[in-house]
Amino acid sequence: MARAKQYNEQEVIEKAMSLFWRNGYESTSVRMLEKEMGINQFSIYASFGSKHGVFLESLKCYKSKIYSVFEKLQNGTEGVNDIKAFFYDSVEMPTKMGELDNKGCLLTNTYNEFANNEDQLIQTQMTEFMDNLKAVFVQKLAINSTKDEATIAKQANYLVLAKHGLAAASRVNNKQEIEDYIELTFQNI
Amino acid sequence: MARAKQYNEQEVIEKAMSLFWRNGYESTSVRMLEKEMGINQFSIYASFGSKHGVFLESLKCYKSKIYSVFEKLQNGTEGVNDIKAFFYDSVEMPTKMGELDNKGCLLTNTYNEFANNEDQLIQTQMTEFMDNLKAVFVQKLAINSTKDEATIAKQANYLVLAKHGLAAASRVNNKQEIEDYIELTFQNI
DNA sequence: TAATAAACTAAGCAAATGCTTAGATATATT
DNA sequence: AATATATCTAAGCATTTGCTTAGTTTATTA
Repeated sequence: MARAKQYNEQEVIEKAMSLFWRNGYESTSVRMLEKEMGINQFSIYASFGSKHGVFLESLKCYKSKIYSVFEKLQNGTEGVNDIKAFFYDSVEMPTKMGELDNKGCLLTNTYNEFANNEDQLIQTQMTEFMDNLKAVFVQKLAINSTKDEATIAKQANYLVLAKHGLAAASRVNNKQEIEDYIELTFQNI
Repeated sequence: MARAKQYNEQEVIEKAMSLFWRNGYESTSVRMLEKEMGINQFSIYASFGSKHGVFLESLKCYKSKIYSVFEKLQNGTEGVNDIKAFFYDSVEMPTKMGELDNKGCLLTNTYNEFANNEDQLIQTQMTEFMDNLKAVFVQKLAINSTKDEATIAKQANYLVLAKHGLAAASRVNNKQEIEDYIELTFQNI
């Protein structure tokens, strides 16, 4: 056989993810990826095919990183309180992941950056993610309540948008504003 | 003297604004601006100095377009209900302005696109806008209530983030989801 | 130890970016 | 009508973009 790769694909993708999270897709150049991932362009293209390919793997990587937060949400037994905890967990994710310079949620940032884009792969991933979230919210809202279906649907819509807005706002707002927001969001649910 | 300009600066800036609103700052190239504004690059640079200059003028133009909505908010006498109406007005702005392909708010989009950017001019404009909004909300919340200052501050924080989130979400969500969101947002006030 | 084949380096490609400039065109004054 | 001067056209600039490729290095197998 021949020479072995001198880098670990999982490791370099984590670095790429961090960079995409900081800058978004378009503002991250392949030259920047080279430096951050610590490997040559040749290796990037050999392993991931294209910049787009690196991004897709970065999204996968991000999803796996935040999986524990979703698991906690799904396994919770406290209904609405699980959702509220999920909101707090989401805001604290970057810090807990050691991504101190990063804010917001990579998926939501991507959703916004690609909002007017016809990239089908990204669009599908994002819509799936949102629909999935709404389904979990519906399920949680149904747990400890006598609410009718219509009310639950409305509240789930509300919470998905609130979560989306929170992720957007958490990039620019301070802790107090964020906390006020979450607390009032759940006041009447 | 000499030859007169064959275009009206206000008119071409409106076209630029529409394009920036559709695509954001970075994704809009000077070549695209040429086509949309209907004038040559030379004229663009002669009138506005740089792409950045065109953008700044576009933001000004946008602000003047939405001025009436703010005026209505400020002149209202219904307190919280004025804010709620303002939320609905904001979402309907693109349609009412004839910008059928545009969604969200150009200012909020810009705020998000430049969130990690060190562009001081843009940053200042955006922070000013947000602070201003919060001040108006505080004033409206104080009108017909016995709430203490702390509660009003919390609610104003909540509403500013909610407005920010709404602008972000309105780019991707449907009318029903938006309406549910606004209605439930104000149940918490 | 020599052949093989994958991984590497680094230079280079075309296209797109923001911006400039040389020269042609048109118009208000003399 | 002639001159002056601002506006316009269109070609071109350096830089950056995503991606490729020719040629070198390195490790594994025979």
